[in-house]
Amino acid sequence: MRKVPKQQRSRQMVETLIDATATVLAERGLDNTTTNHIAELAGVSVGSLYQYFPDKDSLIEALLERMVSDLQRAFNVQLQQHSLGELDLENVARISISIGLGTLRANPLYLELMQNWHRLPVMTPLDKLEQYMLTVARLYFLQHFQSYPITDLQAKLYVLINSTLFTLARYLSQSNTMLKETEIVDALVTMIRNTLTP
Amino acid sequence: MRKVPKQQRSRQMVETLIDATATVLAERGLDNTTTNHIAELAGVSVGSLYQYFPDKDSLIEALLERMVSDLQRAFNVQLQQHSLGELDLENVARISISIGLGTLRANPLYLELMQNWHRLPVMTPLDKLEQYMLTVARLYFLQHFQSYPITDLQAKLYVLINSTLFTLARYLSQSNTMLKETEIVDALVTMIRNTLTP
Amino acid sequence: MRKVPKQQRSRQMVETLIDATATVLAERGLDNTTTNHIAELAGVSVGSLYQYFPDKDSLIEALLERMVSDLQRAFNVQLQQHSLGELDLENVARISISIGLGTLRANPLYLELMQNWHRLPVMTPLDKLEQYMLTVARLYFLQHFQSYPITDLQAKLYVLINSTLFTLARYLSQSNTMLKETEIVDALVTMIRNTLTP
Amino acid sequence: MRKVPKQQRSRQMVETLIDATATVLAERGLDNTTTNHIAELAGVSVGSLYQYFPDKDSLIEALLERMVSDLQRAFNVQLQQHSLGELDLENVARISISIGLGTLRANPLYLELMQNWHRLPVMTPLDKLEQYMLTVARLYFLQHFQSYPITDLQAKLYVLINSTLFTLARYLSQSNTMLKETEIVDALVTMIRNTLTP
DNA sequence: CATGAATGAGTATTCATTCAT
DNA sequence: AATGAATGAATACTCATTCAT
Repeated sequence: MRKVPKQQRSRQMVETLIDATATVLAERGLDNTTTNHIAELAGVSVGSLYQYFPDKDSLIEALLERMVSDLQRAFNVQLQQHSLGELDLENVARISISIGLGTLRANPLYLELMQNWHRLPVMTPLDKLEQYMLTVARLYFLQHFQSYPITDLQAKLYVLINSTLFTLARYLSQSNTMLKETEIVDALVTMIRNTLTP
Repeated sequence: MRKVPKQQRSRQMVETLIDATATVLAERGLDNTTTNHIAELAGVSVGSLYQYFPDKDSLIEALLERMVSDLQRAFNVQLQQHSLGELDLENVARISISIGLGTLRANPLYLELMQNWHRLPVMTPLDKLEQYMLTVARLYFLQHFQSYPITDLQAKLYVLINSTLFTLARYLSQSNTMLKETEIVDALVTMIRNTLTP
Repeated sequence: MRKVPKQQRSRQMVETLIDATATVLAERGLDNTTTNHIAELAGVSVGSLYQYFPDKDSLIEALLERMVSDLQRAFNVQLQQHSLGELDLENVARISISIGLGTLRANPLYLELMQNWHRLPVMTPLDKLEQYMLTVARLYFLQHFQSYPITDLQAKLYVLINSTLFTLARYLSQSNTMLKETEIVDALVTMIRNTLTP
Repeated sequence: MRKVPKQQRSRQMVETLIDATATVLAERGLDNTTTNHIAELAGVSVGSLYQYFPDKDSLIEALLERMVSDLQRAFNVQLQQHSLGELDLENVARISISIGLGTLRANPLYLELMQNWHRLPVMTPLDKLEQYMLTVARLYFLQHFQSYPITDLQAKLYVLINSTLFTLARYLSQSNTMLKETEIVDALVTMIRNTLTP
């Protein structure tokens, strides 16, 4: 019965450690997240932590990967619920923003990560998210506007995705804004719609 | 006739220290910027540094203020050269982006600051920049489109300014992009123009 | 008219500086008393301070000397009011303790100094106080008990003076004592009376 | 069979660190006692020091606890050797003072601590010592004078213990006294005896 | 594999004193 | 004489990583 026990235990350990990283990061912020805290919360020794992850950065990298997967899953679920194909651009934008905003707000962790993107060990996760959204968007555009200039689209999506994410992140971290959320969302929706409308 | 010598020396010292802060920050990054390094580069003792600035944060704050002033000056110069009033929205956007891009590229420091905005001691500088641009923009809109919905404008400008700045910052910190600069700029210009066009 | 101006100004400055030292010491405690604070409060430059006092310690020394003079004056006044000669030992003790307690309580400064006696630049002030009290006491004993063994007296007074002062100082710096002040005072009075009674 | 090794090593380390603290404190004084010096003398890294003690104060607190234990042990041994019950008040006082004096003189450290009592992180050790002596004294009085007013006793003992300790501390830190030790001791003994004798 | 004790470079800030002006 | 700008050594505490057990 000792078939995949090591593999499984290993996988299990990795997950536990990433969970712990997420929790510590959300609770204490990137600056106060130490490998010792993570190991402690995970219920293992630091030594073990370093058996599964070569260094602190790789731990965070793993967390990022998982976060991106989660987000993708969330988008997929939501968009299919709304049967993407039948929505117009404005509604797609609105729903996407809603998902993003909801996710960022629900997980303080994600906000913390967004705010620290440039200090993160790797960009790839964010890149992946962009790639994913690019794919989704391309699909959508293929369905709705057969002949959309593709390079143009790539650049626009790059700009819009980053714009939306960072603006939301900044907005959420400002406590004292005079702008209401609906105003921000409306402005973002308008921005996305008007930028992409051929 | 030893007039203003102290005032001058004081001003001089303050400037020297801010310069040093800028250099150290650009060379070593916010995380590795220490007061000792700054003092050393400035050619003074740490003690002196603390005679002019109560703490590290205030040093960075001063630098931020200066950065905002610089940007404002750059904008003013450029926009007057082009006689703002006679430009259409697209060209205003293009010129603004050009200024921003140029400034960020010329001063690695500014990029570093943009990337660390959320860890900076004060938000006010970025807020100030927003305020300034809002004022300029309002003026422009007053001239060109008499009856522009003002709240709408405020939200849109908030979104656009943050979008543009952060997107540029992110773009500049990515070494391996497949997107060319002109594509990004074009996308940004389109975004701004289409979002603001009534 | 420029007769003694320098002498006077000098004296004046010295007094001002000692005053400032006293105030700063009382307000911030010995540990947080800096020469710069003293100079600032005195309204002069640090440089001037160092023209009148070679170092920080000598400033405190001067303050101590003055404190001892003050205490001596207070004792003299009080004891003469009560016409020392007619009091019995118990009342002398009670009055002395009352004076000491009152002085310590009225001047947080004195308490601070008592607590830090061993870190003070010189012992001499406390020694002087002892000498003074010894003289007074000897006088009293000469009047009341013609043939009191003198060496004995010296040692006893040394012990009693230190005992009383330090015990009061410790008592005053303890916030959470279960002993009432009258109990302490009574115990001290008993101690002094019983120790000295031939 | 690697039993208790960690426990032992841990205990060992704690002891070593307290020893080092004692030595550094005795040699350099409280003001110049730094965690780095302590760690260096203990032959470990500062990091290790902070693994066993949360901060500098707790290190000193531990040392105080140990000092109090030592003193209590010394008292117990001595008093039992002399079969406390059979001694009269004078001899109890004399022996107690002898123990205190011997301990203070043998450990320059204790003198340093006595002199700095008010700057110590905790009063509790000194309080504990008082409590202990109070207990011993009460026991003694119960045996010898059945009906001694207890509150009275508490105040008197508070006064006498502090008086004796501080007077001894002061005497020991004065190099240039004209009083011989026997004179001081005799005076203290008289003071204690006469104060407590019903 | 797991442990967790040990490492030690690194950092913001203070303050008595000096000395050029 | 007066100024006050400049000095710089000194100090408590953290944390990613290692490695002997």
